[in-house]
Amino acid sequence: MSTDPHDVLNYLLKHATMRLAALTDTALAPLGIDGKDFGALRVLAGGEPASQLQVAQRLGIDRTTMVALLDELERKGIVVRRPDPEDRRRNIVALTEQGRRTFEAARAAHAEAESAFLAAVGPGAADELRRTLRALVSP
Amino acid sequence: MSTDPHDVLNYLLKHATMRLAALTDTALAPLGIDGKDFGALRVLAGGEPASQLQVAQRLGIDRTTMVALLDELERKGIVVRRPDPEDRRRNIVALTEQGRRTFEAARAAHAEAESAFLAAVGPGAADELRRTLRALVSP
DNA sequence: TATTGTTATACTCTATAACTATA
DNA sequence: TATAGTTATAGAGTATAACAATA
Repeated sequence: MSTDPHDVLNYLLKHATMRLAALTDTALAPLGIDGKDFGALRVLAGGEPASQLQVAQRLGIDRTTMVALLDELERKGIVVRRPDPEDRRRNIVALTEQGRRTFEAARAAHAEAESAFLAAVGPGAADELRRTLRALVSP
Repeated sequence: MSTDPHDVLNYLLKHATMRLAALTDTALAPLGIDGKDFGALRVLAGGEPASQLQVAQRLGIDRTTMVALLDELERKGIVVRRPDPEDRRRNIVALTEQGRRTFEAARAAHAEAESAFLAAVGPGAADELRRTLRALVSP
């Protein structure tokens, strides 16, 4: 019977998470953002203009957590909040021009960090990993 | 370009971790322990008698974190600390008889929780997942 | 002097509750 | 009444610093 913590799936998942987070945070740090910020930027760069709440829900975080995250990004000039004219309770959040440039640089840095993390396994295993995790997480 | 957070590997790993942790914690709760406790019990059940520091190092946690964890397990009658006769700075930590029974029950409950978590993918994908994560974590 | 266990403390992350303004 | 954003607060989790006992 094994007693090695490394055989416990939860241990492996947790430490893989921590290691990748450290790599991406390090890669993004020169841009003034971290992995969590990058997640928000991805949402903002992609779709329709979104309110704070909508972005928070896409990211799976609480709306109160979103506030501090946006405070920082706004202070850095990466995003702006503007009241939604059609519902003045809402803030529309948008990338600034500087925010777009930051995001483009962040995409490259992030992709590189993920690749470095996955270098220990082949490209096939990396794809399979992503597919398997999607199946385990999505339901 | 995708803007779905679910495409970010870090997001997938983190949420897989959280989901599995919730499942195992729920499965172990009737035994009065959680997944973190189970990790310690595995180490104690397996090898040579170990000091608090040695167990903590196996688990990758700080020795100060170990104290509270063992306080709880000792309070529940699952482990005992006894001073090491050969180095009285050390506490040898051992499972009690009740602790052994708890551990055996926990092993079954834990295995079942992992299986339930992995049910969404085939056994082949589950093995491959474990192998890939080991390769990504071990270095 | 260095190490083990302990305690006190601080820090990070995140959520809940309560408030304001809008709807 | 209900919702979006905000603020204050609290809780979990974990680490760092300092201390006592022992080596």
